Amino acid sequence: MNIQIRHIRAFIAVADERSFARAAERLNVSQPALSQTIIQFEGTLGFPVFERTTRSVTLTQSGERLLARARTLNQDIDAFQGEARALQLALKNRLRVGYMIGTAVQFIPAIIREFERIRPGASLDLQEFDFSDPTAGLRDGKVDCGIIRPPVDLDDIEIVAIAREKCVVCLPTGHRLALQETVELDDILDEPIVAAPVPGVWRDYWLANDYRVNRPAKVVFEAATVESELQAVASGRGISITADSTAQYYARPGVVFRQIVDMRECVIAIGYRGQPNRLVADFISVVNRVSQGSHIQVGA
Amino acid sequence: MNIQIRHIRAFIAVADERSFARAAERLNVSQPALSQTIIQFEGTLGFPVFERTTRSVTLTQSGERLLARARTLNQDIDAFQGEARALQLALKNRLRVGYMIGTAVQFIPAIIREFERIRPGASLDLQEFDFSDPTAGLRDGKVDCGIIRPPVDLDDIEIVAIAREKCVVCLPTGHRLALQETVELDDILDEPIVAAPVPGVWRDYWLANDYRVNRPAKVVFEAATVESELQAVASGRGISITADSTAQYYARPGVVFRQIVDMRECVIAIGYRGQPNRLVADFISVVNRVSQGSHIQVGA
DNA sequence: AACGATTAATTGGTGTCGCTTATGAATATA
DNA sequence: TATATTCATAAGCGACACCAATTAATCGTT
Repeated sequence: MNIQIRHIRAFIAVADERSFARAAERLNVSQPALSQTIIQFEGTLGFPVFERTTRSVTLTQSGERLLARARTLNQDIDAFQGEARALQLALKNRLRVGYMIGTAVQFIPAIIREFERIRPGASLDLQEFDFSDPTAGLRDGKVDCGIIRPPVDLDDIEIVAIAREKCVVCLPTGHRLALQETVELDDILDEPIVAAPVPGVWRDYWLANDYRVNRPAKVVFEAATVESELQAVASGRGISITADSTAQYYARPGVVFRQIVDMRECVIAIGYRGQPNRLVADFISVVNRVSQGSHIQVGA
Repeated sequence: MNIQIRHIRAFIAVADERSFARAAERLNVSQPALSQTIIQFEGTLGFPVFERTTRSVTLTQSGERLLARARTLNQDIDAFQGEARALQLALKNRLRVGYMIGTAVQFIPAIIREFERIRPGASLDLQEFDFSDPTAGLRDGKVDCGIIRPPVDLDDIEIVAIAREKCVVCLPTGHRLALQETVELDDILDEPIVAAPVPGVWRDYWLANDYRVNRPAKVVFEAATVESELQAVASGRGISITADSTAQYYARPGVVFRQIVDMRECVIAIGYRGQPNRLVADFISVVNRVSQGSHIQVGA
C-alpha cells in the first residue's frame, strides 16, 4: 500500500481542522471514509500521526514533523495542477493551421493580421505542408484546420471553399507550347508530366486524370515541393499542372506558365474535422472575409 | 479522475526511458498497465504529454513543460517518504518508559547509564506518572514499559518483578506511634489515612485493605503526588502507607516513617504489553542487572 | 446520576479501478 | 516477404475507496 495524494490532502485537512468530521466535509467525503484514509495513511507510515479521543484530535510529534513536508508537497501538487490547467488553456486557445505549400499565399499575411485582431488572446500556429501530404496535416491530426486544394483522400472532414482560381501549365522556357498565350488540355495530355509523390485523388487531380481517356499520364518525376517541381520542369523532364497563384508567387527563370483554358477552376478551401470549435469557426470567417469572392485571374 | 502519485512516477519514467516497455519494467508493472496509466494521466490533464508511434516516444511541448514540475514534485514525494522512514526508524529505536513517582528512584540513574551503554543508538524516554495512573502509562499505551508497583488493574500486561522492599507507615512527627521504632498493622488500621485519587486494586493495596476485617479504611484525603501526600500527613490529617525507598528519598521535616513489620513486602516490577520487542527485552535485562537481588532495608 | 449531544471507529455492501495475460496493429529490419 | 519490436486494446479479476447505518466513548447539562 503506497502513499497517495489523497492521503496527503486528508492529513493536512485533519491537521488544519483538528476534526475528522469537519475535514471530511472540507474534502467532500464522508467521515468514515476519511477515518479509513487516515488509518491507512498511518498504516503505510508505520506510526500514528494523530492522537484522537472522541473529543479531540491532536498531532503526534511525528505527525508534526511530517506535516511540514506534507505542506510543501501539497504546494507542489497545486503548482503542478496549476501548470497543467494553464497549458490546457493555452492549447485550447491555440489554433494550428496547416496550409499546402503555394496555397493561399496571397491571403496569409492578411489572415494572420485579421485573426490576431479578432482573437488577441489566441495564438496561431501556421505550418506548411508539401505535396507528400495534400491534407496539410489534417490526415494525422497535426492541425485543427488546413488550407488545402480539394479533392483529398479524407471522408471525415468538412470542407469550406474560400476561393477559386484558374489552372495553369508550367512549361520549360523554349517549349513549343510556350509560344502560345494559352493552352488547351488536348495540347498537354500526352506530355511527360511531374506528379506528387504519394498516390491518391489529389495527385490524380493535378495529373488531370479526369480529362484523360486512353491517354494515361506519363509521370517522369515525382516532386514533393514546388522548388523540385519547377526544377524538374526547367530541366526539361516534363511539364506540370498547377494553380495560377503558384504561377505568380513562384515565377522564375527557366519556366513559364500558361493558362489551361478548358480545365475547370481549382478550389482553395479550409478543411477541419468534426464540429468546428470557436477558434476554427472564427478562423473560417476571417479567411472568408479576407478572400471575399476572390477569383484570381492569370496575371500579366 | 484525479492526478495521483503513480501518474507522476509513470510520467517521469516514460519520459526518462523514452519507451513504455522499459519504463514499465522500471516501475515493476506490465506495459499495458503503464499505457493505461499514461492515457488516464493525459485524460486528466486534457492534453497529451507524449507523441508515440510504434517506434518512438517523444514528449510533446506541453509534456516538456510539465516534466519540470513533475520532477520537483517527485523530489518532494521522495523527501516526504524519506522523512517518514526516518521517523519510523526513530520511533522504533525509542523506548518510552514510565515510572511511578517514587518507584525505583534509587536505580534510575544507573539504569539510564547502563541502557545507553548497551544500546547507544536508542533513545530512552523516561516519563514520570503520579498516583492517578498506577500503571505508569501502560493503561493508555503512553509507554512501552512501566516501572510499577503491582497490583494494577490491567490483565493484559506481563509483569516482571525486579525488587522487593518493606512497607512503611508515614506519620506526622509527634504522632503517638512515632515513638515506636516499628509498628504493626493492628496499630494503624483504624487511623485516618491518605489514599490515591483513583479507585482500584492499587489504591486498595496501599490502603492495606487485604488486612482489614470489619475495619474499613477511613480515607480523609486523596493525594496524586508524594508531595501532597506528605503534606497531608504532616498537617495531621492522617497517616499513609508507602514503600521504604520513598521514605528514604522523600524524607522531610514534619513526617517520620516507621516500618510495618507484619505487612508483606511490596514489589517493584516492570510491566509491558504483549511480546517484548528487542528494546524492551534489553531494558528488562538492564534493570535486572542493576537491581540484582535488591532487597531494601529500612534505613537508619 | 442520567440523559442528550458530539465525535471517531466499525460494519456491511457496492461500484470503480488498477493490474495481469492475451491479442491486435503498426512499423522498422533482415 | 517474414520477423521482431513496440504501443494499444480487450477481458477478467481482485482490491479498495466510498457511503449509509450503527456503535462506542466522552462531555456537558439538567
